[in-house]
Amino acid sequence: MKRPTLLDVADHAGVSRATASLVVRKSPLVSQTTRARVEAAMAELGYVYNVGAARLRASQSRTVGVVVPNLTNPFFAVLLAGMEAVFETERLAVVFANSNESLEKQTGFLTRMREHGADGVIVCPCEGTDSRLVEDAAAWGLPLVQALRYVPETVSDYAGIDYRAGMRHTTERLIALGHRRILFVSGNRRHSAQGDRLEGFRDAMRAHGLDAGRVIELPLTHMAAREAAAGIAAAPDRPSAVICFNDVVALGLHRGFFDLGLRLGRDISLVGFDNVAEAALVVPGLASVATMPFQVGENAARLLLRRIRMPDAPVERSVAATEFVERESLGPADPAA
Amino acid sequence: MKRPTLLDVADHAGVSRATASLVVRKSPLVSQTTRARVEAAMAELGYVYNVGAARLRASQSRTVGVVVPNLTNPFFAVLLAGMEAVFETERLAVVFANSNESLEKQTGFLTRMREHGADGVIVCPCEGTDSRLVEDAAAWGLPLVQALRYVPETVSDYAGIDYRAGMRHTTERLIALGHRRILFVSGNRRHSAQGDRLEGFRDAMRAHGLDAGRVIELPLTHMAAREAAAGIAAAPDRPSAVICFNDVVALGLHRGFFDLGLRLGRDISLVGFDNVAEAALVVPGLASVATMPFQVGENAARLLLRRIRMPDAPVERSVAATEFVERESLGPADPAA
DNA sequence: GACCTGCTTTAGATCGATCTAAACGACAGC
DNA sequence: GCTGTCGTTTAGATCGATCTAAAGCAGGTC
Repeated sequence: MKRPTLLDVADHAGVSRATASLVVRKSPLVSQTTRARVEAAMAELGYVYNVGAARLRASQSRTVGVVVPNLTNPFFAVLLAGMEAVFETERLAVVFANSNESLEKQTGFLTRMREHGADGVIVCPCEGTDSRLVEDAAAWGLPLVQALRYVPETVSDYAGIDYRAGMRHTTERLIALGHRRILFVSGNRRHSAQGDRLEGFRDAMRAHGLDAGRVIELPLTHMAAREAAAGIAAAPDRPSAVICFNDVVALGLHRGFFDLGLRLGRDISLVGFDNVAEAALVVPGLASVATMPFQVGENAARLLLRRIRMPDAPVERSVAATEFVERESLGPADPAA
Repeated sequence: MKRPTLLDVADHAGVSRATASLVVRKSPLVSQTTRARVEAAMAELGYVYNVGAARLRASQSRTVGVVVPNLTNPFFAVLLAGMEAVFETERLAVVFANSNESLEKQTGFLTRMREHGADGVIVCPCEGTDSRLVEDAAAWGLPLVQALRYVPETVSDYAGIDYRAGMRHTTERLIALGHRRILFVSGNRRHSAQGDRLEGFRDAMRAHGLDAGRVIELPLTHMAAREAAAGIAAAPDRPSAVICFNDVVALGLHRGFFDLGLRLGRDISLVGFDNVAEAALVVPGLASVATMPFQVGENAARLLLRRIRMPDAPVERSVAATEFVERESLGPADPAA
């Protein structure tokens, strides 16, 4: 009736509990013959390993935690899928939580992970996270990797995307196409992934002797962007090109500009960020900066595995490059304008 | 240095380990004064509850498992987010895995969940799952809820969507608009969410004395759908309306038909399923059947909580209704055709 | 035969909580 | 003073694994 334990298995195979334990852990210390006998007994009794008990004695739980700000955003979903793919091969359980950009939920999750004795955590820090995140984890001896975003002035492993360079190159490409009045439509959250994009944009503008560039902030929704299109188009000195924080905003503006009768790539150029699948489907196609969330997720997971195995290894940062995918929403600046 | 245990807390507060245990579990048995003393000691020592140890003795791990077929699909990501929102309020750890429609991964995950002593699992069964899924879980005493899809002829709690009625109503609406040659573009995976949609489509066609309806199957990607558009348009007896398995397919066809110069809603009508955000953004807007994955996720989570608390409660099925959102891609059939 | 070496196996303590059953103190009723 | 009851506290066993340190055993060396 009850679930068989290692002791039941040992009795059934005529060995001691310790030997049975060595078998489940695939230790090289046991002989082939006893190993076979124990394995047969396990199969016969339908033995199931008890991670909880093992974890209490040894200290490793075969569990890792992951916090992302918002799983509803497909970008984070794919990031998480990438992590899961790596952890799955190691047979680690992935405990996941959504912070919803709430610091309270984020810290709540971290204490829960401590209670569960997680072997390590990956955090995409929510807005407002301060350096205590990293300091506390260090004090607790909890391996921690930051993903996609980082808390300034913290020292921890990190897997992310080179947003700054990606944005700089893209802006430079627009400048090369003759654009001078360029608008950056940013999100309204403060975190490194936002700040870095903005810096990249400003880097490029300054490097070419242009003004620091115009910037507006919007909530990251289709609706907000769609409604903002009119304001952008009606500005006295209308930008000839618009670069967006991500494709959600860009697709919203795409539709907004269409509603106003503007021809993308001719009257105004539009560039998104992330290169979601829909960017290729809309008409005209949306130029966008491709980032590879699945790979970044894999990188983060690998960094965590490494940190768990070698707690004292030097800190590593894995920063993925972006690639600009040009489509019809991008065109040369009208020299007449 | 070491993490303090309940014994340390008890000593520090001058009570026994048992009393300290009662305090962490918020038992009403302890007096106000000792409770306060113990809580002070916990705060002072920085005590962290050890779920693993608790779980070994009592049998509840405060952990639940969730398997979905593909987290890369935003639909499942939102479903998962809905579940997480409910579990978070109960402070349960959510262990998650992607089956990638692989039965092997799915069963692998379930044994891992058993090893971890999960309190219960939610499964969106992958293609090819048979009734052993439910039978095994019952034999193991593992509470299980099926979500979004169900294995035929199994008896378990279930939270899903009324795909059949949704598809039937939508098809009937097309028929009411004068459409007779209606094509259903299905996915190429066999599971209840696919079969039910097909049945709903056929129900409506038969009920109106039309042929059983034409059906083609496609991989569920934008690309495959976009490429299939030409074949559909060139058919000798071209359909006047196309209903899609989901919006991924519908958006692919949307673009494919545009490329062919067809005017949606006039030359051919197109209807999607899921009502993703982009359906409202494309031009012309894509009519689509709205389903509410977040709520379905919440329902599934609540069913599991109920099952964990009352293992012998009668089986419950929670089936959410759909809502047809009409947009410009849908128009009346051309009487001339 | 005594001793060493290398391989394999094992008894018993241990991890940090919960559970059981009983003890304790205070107070009321007889 | 004895007994019963109620509310609170506790000692000790227990959950199912791993770890430590040592023992058993075969074969070879002196």
